[in-house]
Amino acid sequence: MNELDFLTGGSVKVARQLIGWRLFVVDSDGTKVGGTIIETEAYNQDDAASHSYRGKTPRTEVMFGPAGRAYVYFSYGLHWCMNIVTGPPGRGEAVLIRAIVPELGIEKMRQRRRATDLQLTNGPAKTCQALRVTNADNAAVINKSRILLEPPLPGSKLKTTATPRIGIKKDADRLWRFVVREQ
DNA sequence: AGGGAGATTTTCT
DNA sequence: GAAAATCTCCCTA
Repeated sequence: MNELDFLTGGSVKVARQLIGWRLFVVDSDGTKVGGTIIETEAYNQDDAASHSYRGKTPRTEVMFGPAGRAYVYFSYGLHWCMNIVTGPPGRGEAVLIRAIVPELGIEKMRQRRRATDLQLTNGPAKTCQALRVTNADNAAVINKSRILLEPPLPGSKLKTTATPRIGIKKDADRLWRFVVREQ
C-alpha cells in the first residue's frame, strides 16, 4: 500500500485526481526540477485517439503494464511527451501530463528552454524539455526512479474544469482534458 | 495577432 | 505514403 495506489483507477478519474499533485525529476546533480500539475488528459483503450486503441505495440507496451510508471513517447518526429500509466495491468490506460506550474529548478528550465516564464511548461512537449524527460525515462517506476510524484500541499484545493482534448480528431467530443479553473 | 511550414518516428493504409 | 496526444519560427497584415 502506498499513496500512489489511486493510480490503478481508470484514467479519466485519475486524470482529474492528478491535478494539484507535484511532479519532479531528480537532476544529475541531485536537485529536483518540476512543479504542480495543472493540466492533464486521459486516454484509454476504447478511445480512438489513444495509442493503446489498436493494441499493444513495442512503443505502447508500457501503457499496458502496471500503473505508476512513466510512458514517454516521441511525438511528431521531434518532441517528447510524458504520461503516467494508470489502470490495472493489461488495460492500456495512461494520463498525459500537459502542463505544470514551475516551482523547483526554474533557473534550469529557463536555460533548457528559450522562452518566457509563462511558456516554460505550458504544454506536454515543453514540460518534457524543461524537465529533461526523454526516452531514457520511459517505463520508469514513479518514486522509485528520477521521476517523483508528491501529493498536493495540504489545504490546496484546486477546482478543475473538463474540456475537449487538444490536438486530436478522433473521439474529440470526450471531455477528458482537465485544467485548473481560473480563480 | 494569426496562420502555415517544417522537423522526422511509429504506426497503419 | 500519410497522419499523429506538438512546438517554434517566419511570414503577412
